[in-house]
Amino acid sequence: MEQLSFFAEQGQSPGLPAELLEYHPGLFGERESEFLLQKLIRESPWQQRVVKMYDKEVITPRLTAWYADPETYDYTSLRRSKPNSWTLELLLIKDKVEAIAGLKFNSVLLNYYRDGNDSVAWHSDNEQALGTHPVIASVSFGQVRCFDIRKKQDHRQKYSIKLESGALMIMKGNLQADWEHRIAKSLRPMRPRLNLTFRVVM
DNA sequence: TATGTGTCATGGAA
DNA sequence: GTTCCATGACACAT
Repeated sequence: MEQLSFFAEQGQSPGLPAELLEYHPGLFGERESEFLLQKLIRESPWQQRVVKMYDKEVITPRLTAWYADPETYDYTSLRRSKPNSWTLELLLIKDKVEAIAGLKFNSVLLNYYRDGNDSVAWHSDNEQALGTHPVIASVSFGQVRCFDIRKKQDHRQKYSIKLESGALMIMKGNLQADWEHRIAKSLRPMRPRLNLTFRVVM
């Protein structure tokens, strides 16, 4: 598969520590992925968050929706509004992801990248409520986008992973502590992409 | 963590 | 072979 050049042989990139990232393409089939993409886009309670950057207020270039178990989260530390209740589709996806990841998640953040102009800038998932070395499972539906990672201490250490529709990526180890990641904007025409990041929130 | 701007490297076109 | 310009990668300021 052409998009797997990064993980050409064993499903892992040369040079990228395997203990930071797992990539599982095809967890969901093409049809199923397309169906879930459309349904989730249509039925999720999307929000577009506003962040303060210095003296300006800027709207984030993507839409989000946040779901979690009702009791087990601390949403104030995640600076999010009260989470939504799990839907049937999300629970089915969660089950499948948990079977591969080998642990149970209690929340999911959906990110909706409407086109190539939607993005996330370099950051780490550093929230206190996630712990220092969280395992975060990321499911992609729709448009293939590049997931870039770079080492905080040395930006020359940099990798790019093409996330396919239906693929599962698991971030773990020191990835959040020592690395940053992003989804860059693209001038190429881009269809919608949906990203589901399953987390364990204390 | 968003965006605009300036600098520099690259590569194809002229 | 040389020049020009579009594109993209960064760094940095805000």
